[in-house]
Amino acid sequence: MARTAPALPAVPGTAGSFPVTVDVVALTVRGGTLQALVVDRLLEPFRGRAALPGGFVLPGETLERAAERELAEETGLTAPAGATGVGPWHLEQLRTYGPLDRDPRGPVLSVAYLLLAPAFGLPAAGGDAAEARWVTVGDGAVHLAFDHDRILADGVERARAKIEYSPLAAAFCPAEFTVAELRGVYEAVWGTRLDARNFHRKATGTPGFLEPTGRLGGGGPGRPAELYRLAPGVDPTATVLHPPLLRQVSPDPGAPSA
Amino acid sequence: MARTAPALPAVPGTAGSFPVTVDVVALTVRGGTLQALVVDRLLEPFRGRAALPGGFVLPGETLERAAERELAEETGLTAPAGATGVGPWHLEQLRTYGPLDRDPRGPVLSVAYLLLAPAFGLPAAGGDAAEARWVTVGDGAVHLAFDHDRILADGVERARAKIEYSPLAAAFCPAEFTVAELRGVYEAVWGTRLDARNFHRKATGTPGFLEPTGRLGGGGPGRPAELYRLAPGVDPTATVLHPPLLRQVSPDPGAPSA
DNA sequence: GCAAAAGTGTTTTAGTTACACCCATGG
DNA sequence: CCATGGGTGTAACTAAAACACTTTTGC
Repeated sequence: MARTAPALPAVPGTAGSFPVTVDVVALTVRGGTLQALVVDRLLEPFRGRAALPGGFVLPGETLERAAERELAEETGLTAPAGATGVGPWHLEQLRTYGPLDRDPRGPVLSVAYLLLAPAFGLPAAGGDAAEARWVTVGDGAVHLAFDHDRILADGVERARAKIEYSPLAAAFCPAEFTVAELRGVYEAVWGTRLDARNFHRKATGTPGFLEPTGRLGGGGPGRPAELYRLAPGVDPTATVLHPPLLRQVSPDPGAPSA
Repeated sequence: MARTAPALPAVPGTAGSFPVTVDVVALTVRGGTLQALVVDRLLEPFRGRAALPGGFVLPGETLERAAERELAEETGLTAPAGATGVGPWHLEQLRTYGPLDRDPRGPVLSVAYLLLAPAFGLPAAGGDAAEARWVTVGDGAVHLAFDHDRILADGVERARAKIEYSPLAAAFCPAEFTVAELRGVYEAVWGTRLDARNFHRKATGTPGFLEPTGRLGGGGPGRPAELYRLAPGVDPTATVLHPPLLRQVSPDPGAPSA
């Protein structure tokens, strides 16, 4: 709803006050590629253009709460029931942009958030946005409103860096997943190909990362894979993988690149 | 000047607008320890308490510009003449805090910045602050106003992480420095002891990090050390050290800890 | 000469890469 | 029984940690 709000330009009321928005870089992995959630704007400015979901922060709410609210309003995405911050839904602050030269209406501050989530069912449009949809990252086809191209690039770069030394790649997976699924996340986010056998050893051998459930999954061809979940009590922000899962550049010319 | 500004509490004017401040975590290395710059507040709230330098963002200025202005006003610290962002002065955005439950006057957003700088001459007080001074990080003696303890901790953690894979440790050194000075920075920031010989090899052998000046420095005892500068054209934010200078924990019981 | 710090060489150890090989399932 | 993917073993390679040793200064 919020994108209707302030009558810009200029500083409303007191000096030192600014309109503040939140924008969300929501990433997921679908079909082997990294995808970002965008909405089509129904209002000026940039009416009809794609943009990151977001909107003005309301009085009395935290920034994180505002990010979740705008995401839910504009795309229908909500945190899964048991999400205690550990599982398949990770929201963290990215950085703050503005207030100058980013909104034609005047100085606006935007606090960007980064969401890593599994490929949920297709989101529903609502609020100030029509047709929320996933777009593939890095194919050059997206040109977003405001400075959202840059915010998206920053979010993607953050995700690429973070899965290297934190267990956050699991945030792209459902609660229980196979090692191959997890490897697919790394390959999609980094745009590289990883050796399945070495990856398996590294991922399962890293303390504080994966915990076997004992059950098997996968109905495809080949031997069924064991199901894992994130190790219990893992704070994905604080835990550090030792040694890190380094990006290994393989001589695969067909691998998708950034 | 700015900390006088808005008549809080409540939302001034339009919904979606908030008073916005910048706060600066300014770190340096002096006497073998990591130190942070704090000021004593002259005004309520938290009058007389130590706090990070900072204040309200003014209309028409960028966040970074506001951070530099408040730093100069309250502490006298300014970027050195030739600082193109490469050398001994690195300012980057840390994260944004608020707007709830952090200022007794009401909801205020604070965008924190992190400054890494060499041990400049002692700063001069001014503006809304009396007696700017350096305090040692991690000795538990500092209890700052607002949520500045947490902001300081976040800044220190960012600095510790960043010098591992970026050339930013050089931001703590003068334009030309010895390998031992650089090692002293790592030891102070990480609170560990590093093997001087292995560190020398790693630092000088890392491509895109150090460049020898050909001249010698240091008048102390022992063999004079070669002077180095940062490799030319280095963007400290973008450059990645490969391999990273990992924190090596040595069994030195006398090493200072965080 | 002696202490102290700079800088180099070498051994040991650990982690990564590449790949051979076996396992378990569907068709 | 064959294709397909899951998972283990292992040798070659590479980087890091530990430390002996030489260099160059001040006193």
